[in-house]
Amino acid sequence: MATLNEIANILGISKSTVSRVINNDPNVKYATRERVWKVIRELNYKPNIIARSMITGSLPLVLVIVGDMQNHYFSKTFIGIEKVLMGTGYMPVVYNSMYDVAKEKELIQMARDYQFAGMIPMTGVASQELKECIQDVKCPLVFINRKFDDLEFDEIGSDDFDASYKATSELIDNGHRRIAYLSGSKKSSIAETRFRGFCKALEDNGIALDENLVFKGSLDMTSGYELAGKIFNELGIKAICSNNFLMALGVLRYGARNGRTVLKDFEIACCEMVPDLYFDSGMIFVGADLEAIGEKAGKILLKRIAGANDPKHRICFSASKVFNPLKA
Amino acid sequence: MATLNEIANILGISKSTVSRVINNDPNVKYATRERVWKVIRELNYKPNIIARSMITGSLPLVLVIVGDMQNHYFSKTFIGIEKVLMGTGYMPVVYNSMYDVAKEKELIQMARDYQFAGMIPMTGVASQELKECIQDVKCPLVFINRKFDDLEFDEIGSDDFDASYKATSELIDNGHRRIAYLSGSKKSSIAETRFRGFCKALEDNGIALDENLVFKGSLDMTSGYELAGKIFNELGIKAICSNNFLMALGVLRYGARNGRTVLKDFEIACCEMVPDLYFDSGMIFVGADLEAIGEKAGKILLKRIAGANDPKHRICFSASKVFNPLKA
DNA sequence: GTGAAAGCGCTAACAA
DNA sequence: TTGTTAGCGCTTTCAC
Repeated sequence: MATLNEIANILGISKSTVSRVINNDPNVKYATRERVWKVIRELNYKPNIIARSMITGSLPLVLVIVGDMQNHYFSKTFIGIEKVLMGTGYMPVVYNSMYDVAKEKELIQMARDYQFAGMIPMTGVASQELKECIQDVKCPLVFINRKFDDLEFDEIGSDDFDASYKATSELIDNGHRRIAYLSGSKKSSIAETRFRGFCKALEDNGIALDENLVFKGSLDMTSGYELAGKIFNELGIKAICSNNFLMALGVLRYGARNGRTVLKDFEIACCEMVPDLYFDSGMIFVGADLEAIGEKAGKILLKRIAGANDPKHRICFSASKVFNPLKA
Repeated sequence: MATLNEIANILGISKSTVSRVINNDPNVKYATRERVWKVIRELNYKPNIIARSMITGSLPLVLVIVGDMQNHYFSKTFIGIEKVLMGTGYMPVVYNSMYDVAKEKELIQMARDYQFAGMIPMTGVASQELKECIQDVKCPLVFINRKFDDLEFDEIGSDDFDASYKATSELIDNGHRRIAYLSGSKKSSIAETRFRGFCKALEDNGIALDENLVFKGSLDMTSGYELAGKIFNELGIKAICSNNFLMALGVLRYGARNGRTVLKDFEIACCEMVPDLYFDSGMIFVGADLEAIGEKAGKILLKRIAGANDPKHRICFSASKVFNPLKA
């Protein structure tokens, strides 16, 4: 591997000049620059990133912590981040925390030790705990879907109220007025917000909320599966709005295994984006453009790394994607 | 951030000694070592990874190229890799190539420029092309499911014959003798091998191969969906073995949307592992332990990084995981 | 068992 | 516009 020094020696100039050329310093005579680039190309010289990082004090790497890459929510968002970073010289480094708080903390420490240039945590760590553990991380941080009370960090998120409002509206549009709702825990602010969106959509369409049609699930597939049996068989309901994807999938599976045909015998809507594999599953879904969220986060991070010091952002993406199989 | 020098100065010793302690060099007096560790702990000193890398000539990072992290095949395997690397000081860096050959090549170049310690490509680049592009990569490489003619690299893969043989056997066990087969292109060696496993299972069970029940699909969901309609309606077949997951999913979806109940009206088997979300979908599936494959690849890579020079490995994992909902 | 010194490849003052 | 110089924080001979 050629080094700066070698290039300099070949040309009989100092390595500072070569360094300047590489870093696009305008204070180099055009002719010199040309000569330098020529040799650089000939030798296929590549700057040693490690040596450079030693001086700048950070590696051009960005840590992205996700819960689980198998979850499309994370993988989609990551694609947006990747897209923005690609070609800038910064490389995203993804990590699956598997929703393990201890591991997330460990990862953050690791990124600090490796002197990463920035971090985008989409972690499950509680805000307070997270704050403690990032206290001595000095690289820029952009959070995705993690809200802090104060605006100490850049935060990108999605509009949960909008999503459930739209999901419910689609069911109503399709002609339903008796709609069951599969909610999450009241403790989750996201679940809470989504439920409010559901209620508002009913209200705006002159439908009274029937408390008997609201079911508290545990967010997983099993929960959706079990509730579906109850809802279909005991109540004869034909439209369900689910707080999240996994419960909606449970409903779909119940149908598939019990002779209930989706779109014919029942309809199911979901208040978040679904994996690509489910675009044509018969499910109604609504959600923010995850890739766009990732791109936004990446862009803000890059600006911060470049030294931007403007007030922190708190950006909320509306549920711009709406898929209704009956309208498609 | 404390540095080696600071520690040395505090203790009135040379930084060489401190360095030795950190690197577990036995040639340091016990008492000295104790003193050094004490200060290190007190100051919460962490060696500067970048500075160290400058000397060793490589960053303790491992590039993992996957087609698409949304595909469980990759994400599962990655979890195995991650598990092995975690705690060794090496960090995996994942990249989605989105099956784009140009991007894969770019990534490999990038990893070289960043002086990664190792690489695990699970790429789609054709063997020959790949060889050209890794010619000046000098870090160790372990390939997953990519076979070269000669044994120039370590290769970890899975046993496709075994998988389709077992998948077919499960359908037969469940009482089926008329089984349709959804194959991939004859050009794919994987698809070819899987088809042979299917034939052998029939043969071993005294069932003659009916060429009319073999359908060439294009590996995607749409393909499975369309073929399912034909197979169910025109031929009255109740058992299908699919070369891969996506086509099997298409079959499942056809059933869900057309009033055909899986396990009751038909059965579908798939010759590879399915995402966790499909464990209880009613599908029979069979495949290698992807996490184990990842772990193996990680372990071999670590040995190579450590300097191991034994002959290259070519390891094939059998389809150890078999899930048959009727037996579960 | 320990220290002194050189140097990895680069950037960034400061001079010229 | 260019060169000189001094490091960045660490490892690694080679002495002692």
